[in-house]
Amino acid sequence: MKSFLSRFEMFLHGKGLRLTAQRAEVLRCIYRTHRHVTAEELFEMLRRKGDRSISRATVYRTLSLLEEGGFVDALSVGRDQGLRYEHTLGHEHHDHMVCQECGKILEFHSEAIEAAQDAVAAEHGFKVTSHRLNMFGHCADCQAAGKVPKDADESTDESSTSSHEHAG
Amino acid sequence: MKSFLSRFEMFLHGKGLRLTAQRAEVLRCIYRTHRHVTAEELFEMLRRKGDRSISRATVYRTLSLLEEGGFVDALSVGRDQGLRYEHTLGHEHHDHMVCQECGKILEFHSEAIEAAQDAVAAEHGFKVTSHRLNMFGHCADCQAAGKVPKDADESTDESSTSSHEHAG
DNA sequence: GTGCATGCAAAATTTTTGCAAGTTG
DNA sequence: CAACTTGCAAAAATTTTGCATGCAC
Repeated sequence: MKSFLSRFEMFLHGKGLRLTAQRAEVLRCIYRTHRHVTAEELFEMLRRKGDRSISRATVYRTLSLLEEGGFVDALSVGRDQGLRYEHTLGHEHHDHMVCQECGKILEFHSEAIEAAQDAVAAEHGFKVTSHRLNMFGHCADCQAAGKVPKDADESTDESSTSSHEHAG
Repeated sequence: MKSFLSRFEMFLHGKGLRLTAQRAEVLRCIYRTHRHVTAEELFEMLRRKGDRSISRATVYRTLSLLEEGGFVDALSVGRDQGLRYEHTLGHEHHDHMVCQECGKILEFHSEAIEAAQDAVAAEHGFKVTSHRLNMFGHCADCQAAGKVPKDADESTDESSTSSHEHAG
């Protein structure tokens, strides 16, 4: 399969743009990490490697291109700082479990969920082009470390029905 | 069922805070619209109604409270301006299908999806406290109205220059 | 009264842009 | 050489905070 770099290069060429050293570096950097990074974090990662000077402006500009080409997704949930970016290729369809204790993000893929989604969409005559599923909670590690109240404390609400809290 | 306002009031009381006219206004305003609004948009909506002076700061502060209480979700996708907020429509669980043509939001609930989610989470030892599922695409009406290209562009080939929406 | 809430404006953050200089084909 | 690019710094946009005043209990 084509490398991400050459895909990016083709995308750029299609727009009459060039694959420069800086752009390549940004792409490599974001494809190397599996975290969801902010532009600022990315900028610092690039700075630390330091062999090449890169400016914030270039990071932002490249991120825009990458997003436009579908190489990264920009997404921010809750009151974080800024947008967080994640690469998309090689990770075609995945969803997220976000640990509210340590911030860790587990990516997963479930055919069962996909199938169920398609079924519901079909029921409503809805044609799905993309979707985003994020589950928030506590990862196994944080539960083991006892950072999480046992089961009972979870419902801080008045009339808790059996099911858990949800974000729509 | 309890009104959103009284729920919010209870939430505030639990924290030793008060339900003020401004806070109520922000809540009403965001529950009245079905769009995903930014803080700035909300501020302007409130300003336009104008019967009550409200400051940006109060909008932001109230939004934080609402989010903390689970009355709204903050989420930003792609290169928008800032976070967008949406009401959660009570605490009943539902997910969203968002039509990219007309902006309509269909709410739905699927036990099959819930079950599949719980199963995956359990597999990973992850304890879910909340989740959010948004499916983007085209609603039945817009398809019928022919606003949507027939082509189901599923292939992710590098040579394609089509602007294909991507979501993690 | 006491303490929470508000508005304002200033400050802090995050992102975009203008421009001169550097690169690439 | 004629674009396209970059870095820098200034500008713009977004969000938070300090503080004096105003309100609710």
